[in-house]
Amino acid sequence: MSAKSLPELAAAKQQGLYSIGRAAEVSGVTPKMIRHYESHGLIPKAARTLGDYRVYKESEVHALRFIRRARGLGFSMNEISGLLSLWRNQRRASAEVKRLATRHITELDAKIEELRSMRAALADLALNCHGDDRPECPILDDLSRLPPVE
Amino acid sequence: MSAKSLPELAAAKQQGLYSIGRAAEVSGVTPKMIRHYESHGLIPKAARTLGDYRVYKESEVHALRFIRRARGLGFSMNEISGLLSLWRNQRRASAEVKRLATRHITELDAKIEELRSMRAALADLALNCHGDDRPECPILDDLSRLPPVE
DNA sequence: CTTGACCTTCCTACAGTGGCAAGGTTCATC
DNA sequence: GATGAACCTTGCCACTGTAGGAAGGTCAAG
Repeated sequence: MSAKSLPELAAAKQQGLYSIGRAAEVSGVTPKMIRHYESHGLIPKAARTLGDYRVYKESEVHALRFIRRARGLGFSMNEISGLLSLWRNQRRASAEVKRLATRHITELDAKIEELRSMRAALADLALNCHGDDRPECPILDDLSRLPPVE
Repeated sequence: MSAKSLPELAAAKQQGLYSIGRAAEVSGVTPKMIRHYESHGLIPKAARTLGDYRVYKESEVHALRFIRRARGLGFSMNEISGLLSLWRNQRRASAEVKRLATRHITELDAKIEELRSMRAALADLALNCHGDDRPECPILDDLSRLPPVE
């Protein structure tokens, strides 16, 4: 739209506000992902300068850090939505948070188990594979075997 | 295109050929995924009837089963591409197969470790959460904590 | 006023899987 | 030979999460 040449961001900086780049730096969430989270409603739409640049308050940067940490624990964006609203709700019951966390732990356990059984099956096959220049290979044999009669 | 009313699929069936639906049934790969794999070059383009229906030979169904089993072991489409060409190559060296498998095992181990450390961190937090109707919650406290000085 | 860093939006891609829609084909049955 | 059910076709959208690039606008400083 219409351009504007006021030193807005500089002024913003004076007031403790962040551009998307600086918010990214201090939160550890890339500008790319910040926009992504915004477009998916995980965080509210950021305020804009007249030049249409996003500006963030300290509290919003704080939320970004929260998201980053939650992602580090493997929470999905949906789960993080829930965590964020509990976080912002001073009247939450910690039981709700715990329920979300416990459910996530169960999911993690399921994934771990799945990967472990894959790993075990494959390690077993690899163990029996000569791994030389001959073509015979129990790994390929297994992959091409007919599934057991179910 | 131009229509055709010959009982082609019926004739094909007599010859041991499969429509995509029947190939899906016996291979355990959905029609959707069969088309997906074809469009991504994992399997060659299927032959077509005059009515433009895909037809599969027994050997192609066999390859689909191979893919399904490989996916069950967590191989990516790319890795499966490699496995398939080794499978089809009678002069392969089993060492190559083993290398692919070993690399995949390493990847699985890394993922398992990642999930396990998430799980451990979260379980720890959950342990200290009262899980009652009060708002205090060490889980949220941890998520909103500033990262340790790096 | 120019320059370079930074910002904007929009599109692409990856890996997989699933769903729906609008339309064509096959084939058995009236 | 028309009808209808079952199946097929392509194409687009959704989900989850991350990343890259292009084309262009903005800002601050020299």
